[in-house]
Amino acid sequence: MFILVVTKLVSIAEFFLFLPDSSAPLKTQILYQKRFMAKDFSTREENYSKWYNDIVQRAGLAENSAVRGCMVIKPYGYAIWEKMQAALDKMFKDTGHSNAYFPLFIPKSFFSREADHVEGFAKECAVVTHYRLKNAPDGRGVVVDETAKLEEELVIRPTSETIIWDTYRQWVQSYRDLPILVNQWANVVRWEMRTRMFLRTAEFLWQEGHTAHATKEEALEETYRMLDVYADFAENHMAIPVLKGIKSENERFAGALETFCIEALMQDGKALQAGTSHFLGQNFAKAFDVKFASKEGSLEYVWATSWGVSTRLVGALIMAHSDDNGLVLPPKLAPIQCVIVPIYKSREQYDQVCEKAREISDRLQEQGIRVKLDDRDTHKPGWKFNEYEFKGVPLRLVIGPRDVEKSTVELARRDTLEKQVLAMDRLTEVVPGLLEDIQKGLYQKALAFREENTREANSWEEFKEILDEKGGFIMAHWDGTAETEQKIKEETKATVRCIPLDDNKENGRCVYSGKPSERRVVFARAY
RNA sequence: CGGGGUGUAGCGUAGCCCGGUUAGCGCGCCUGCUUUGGGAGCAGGAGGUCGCAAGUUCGAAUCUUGCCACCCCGACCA
Repeated sequence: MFILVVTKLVSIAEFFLFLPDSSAPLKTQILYQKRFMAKDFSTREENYSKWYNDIVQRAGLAENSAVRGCMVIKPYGYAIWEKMQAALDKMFKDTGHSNAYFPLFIPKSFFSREADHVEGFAKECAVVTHYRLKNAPDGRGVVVDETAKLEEELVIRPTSETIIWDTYRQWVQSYRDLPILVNQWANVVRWEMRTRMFLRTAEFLWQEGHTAHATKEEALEETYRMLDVYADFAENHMAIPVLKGIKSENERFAGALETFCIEALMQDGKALQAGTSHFLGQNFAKAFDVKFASKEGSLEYVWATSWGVSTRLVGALIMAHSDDNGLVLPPKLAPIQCVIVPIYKSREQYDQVCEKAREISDRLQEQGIRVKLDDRDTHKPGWKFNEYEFKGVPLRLVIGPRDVEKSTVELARRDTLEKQVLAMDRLTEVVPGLLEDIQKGLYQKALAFREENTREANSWEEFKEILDEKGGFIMAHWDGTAETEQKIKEETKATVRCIPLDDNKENGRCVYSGKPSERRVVFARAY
């Protein structure tokens, strides 16, 4: 059943065609490349989760660590995260936010202030109970010093609402102190039972924005604004189309009045929550007693939001674009946008070719393109081709003695695996446009895939059939109750991913209970 | 925390049932020569507390017991 789904998906992916190159006609014809399957590397069809793990490891993104559930993010994987951080950080600053940093440790008592919040996180908290080790009595290693017990235990933050709101109490007295628009880049710990690289690890990196406002309207506006920032980032930087929506009660953040989200569809037909923005109402203000004197002189509770995205986005990036030849990265987030591989036989040829390659590299760098000239003599060209293909580098330039002679260069794009030869002096003109084409092409391909895999279900039978045979997003009527969602989840493992933020009202009957419904919502099996 | 599985060189593995040479192979690594436009070839070489601990035995990677670690499937989750 699973294999059928993936076969379908692959064929859709293959169906997608090369987008027209807007960056002017190419001098030479396009050479199609015969592909052979990467050896000892799984395909999506064979085993999707093994394929995913192979990419993470072989592309040098991350590896398992000595600590169960925690990964080591390797330089190449971290470089992708840094690209994400840079783009998001700018968007946060542009919308008026500032960065700050709050403690990793949270006094245990803080958690119990907000009932839903404790309830939601209690089961996955790591707790610090002691602050000292001592030599083991038997002389072998060290043990916890039982005399060094903390008076109040410290929870390692699974999220920072509590410590931040405890702090905001000190910061807010008057309406003049509002709004507070703060973000922090941090690590958090959620003690998960089952983990997967980037998608769910016990410790992960993220950003969490925490804002305080004088009015409900302003806080809601902020919640929507940041949801839009996330959707913008996902679509324009990650090249992943997302649905914006509201979470059902079951999926809502612990302590929020309303959780908004962006949902993306992965190549295996499963949904992935890529970002959340929460309207917290006055819940945390009341729990931490954060009040301000209004213009009119009355004491009011502050209105709050919080919003975040995590290193999980790296997982989304992998699963949205990559193929059976390895990682595929959108140019905007690729640490290396263009790699140059020299070809040579003799020492003289090496010098000659590399000199030319350096010239090209410099010119492209001047245009702001992230170029890497791999002039290592320790690896062969063919090896390098496969290496960079596997790492998802969007463009590859190959330059050899024949090119130097004719002033040409071979250009290969990672997304379509097409090669072309063109005149060297046209590179600076062609490359930037090609990178844009790749960026757009990846988005269009992902969008086409999502559209192909979004289906309406009008009966329970149809619902189950789509889920089992095709996967993807299912648009169906739902009676809006937590009980129905729970039952659907138990029977099919599918959940309400979101109630879309569009106005597509349509009267109908709940696909499960038959009760009246005003609109279709998005169901899917999810990561 | 339940159910199943696996631990042998950096990685992947054979050998284990049926105890008995120097624990074999592939990839990777090192040296040299020839190579270099899609994962090079040949020759030589290095690398192992066989997960840990006890036991059975003349003898244990192999049999027994206990422990540990990891993976997969469930419950939980960004």
